Amino acid sequence: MITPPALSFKEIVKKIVRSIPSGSVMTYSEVAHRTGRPGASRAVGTIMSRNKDKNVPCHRVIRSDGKVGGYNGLRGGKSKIELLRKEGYLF
DNA sequence: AAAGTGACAATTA
DNA sequence: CTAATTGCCACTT
Repeated sequence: MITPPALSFKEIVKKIVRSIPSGSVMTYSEVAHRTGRPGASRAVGTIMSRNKDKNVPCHRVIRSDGKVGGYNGLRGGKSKIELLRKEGYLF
């Protein structure tokens, strides 16, 4: 049997965020719980900020306060709010 | 390896 | 209601 690839925290986070369907959002805290590190909500944000994988719709990850949080695509792009609204998520 | 960083969260004022 | 503070965790350098 093959050895299970020990996915790092960030690898799991990317996997989770990638699985977020369009029109839905997940909070950083929720993602952290899913990764097995509840309370690591901050670490999730840190990873996203340094994440270069476009396969991960990081704009679908918002704060538990209901706010969108930050986004690296602000540069010449639009805010997460615009993207989420396009996907059908109303605040 | 150690210190610094930050796209968060909860509490207090 | 908003602003400021503290605690937390993993990543980057």
